[in-house]
Amino acid sequence: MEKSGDVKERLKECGLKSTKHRKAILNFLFCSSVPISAEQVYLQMIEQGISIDLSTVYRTLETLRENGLLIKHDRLNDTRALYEYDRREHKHYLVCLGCNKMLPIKHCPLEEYEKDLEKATDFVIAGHKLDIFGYCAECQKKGLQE
Amino acid sequence: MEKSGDVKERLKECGLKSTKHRKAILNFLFCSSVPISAEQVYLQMIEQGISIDLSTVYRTLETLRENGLLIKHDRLNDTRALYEYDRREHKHYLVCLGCNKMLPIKHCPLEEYEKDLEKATDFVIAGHKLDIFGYCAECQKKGLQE
DNA sequence: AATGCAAATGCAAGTCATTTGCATTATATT
DNA sequence: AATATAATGCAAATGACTTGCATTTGCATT
Repeated sequence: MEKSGDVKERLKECGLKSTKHRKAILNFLFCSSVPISAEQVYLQMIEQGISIDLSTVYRTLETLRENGLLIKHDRLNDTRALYEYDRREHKHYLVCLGCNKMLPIKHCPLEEYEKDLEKATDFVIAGHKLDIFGYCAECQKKGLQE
Repeated sequence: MEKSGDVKERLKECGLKSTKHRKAILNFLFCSSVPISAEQVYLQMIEQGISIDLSTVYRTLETLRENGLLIKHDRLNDTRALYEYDRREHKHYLVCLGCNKMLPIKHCPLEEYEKDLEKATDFVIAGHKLDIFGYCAECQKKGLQE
């Protein structure tokens, strides 16, 4: 696992001041394998005994995103955005319709397709977003899959 | 093009009262080949000389969606949702990053992939959503593709 | 270690798309 | 036409997020 020293280093590389809030938030997201909401980040900070305002959480997440340290997911069926440490990998997500949890998938079945599509349309293609919906094992147990 | 009589019929099939607002909104969306925002629907009604409240537009769109007559798209990079007449076709979208316009694409490159994925994970897969981002011809002209 | 200044933070108030409570009106059935 | 039920308008509420501004903090410099 990345040491908090590395988190500090990444902040410095971006010309960002290395504050306890930023270090704690970036480190928390680094350690999570799934995307997290602003409120969950906020609650985690409180849990860790770090006093912080929710607006600071939002500002910090946005700053980190602007600097390419995080990916922001604007979700469907859920009005809240989720944030994830950017490991610089192209990936897609399995999204649970029961609890909105997102599970990254590394394989991308669309690389060729995208090129074909660009040839067939007048769009300049910049990228794509694929979410696959379903119900995770937990929500299946809870009977939420109707 | 579908006659307004058919729109009325579709409302009746759903057990919905066939009001002038619903007929006008459903008909407008039926005639559009691209998804439309609530506000655009509202403005169009005013344009047509139909007096309606914005909240009624939202309620109507939601009712029509609940009854399977419309598809709602919760967009990314834009906080507004877009609505589209549901022609019961599985499709994907080319989404313009300049003006947020959505262009439907009928071909789906993912049918096989989805089955494979279900075998490989503990998710029950219900469907997927693929958006392909880029810049439409118009926005390319405007130089918005940076 | 003390200083100074830009950047970061807390707090309260503001946005913006969308939703809701309730009184009124329209639709479809009797 | 009368009635029951659903739809609508209006105003206020919601919820996620953003912003203005006064205060505090990180950190380069003295």
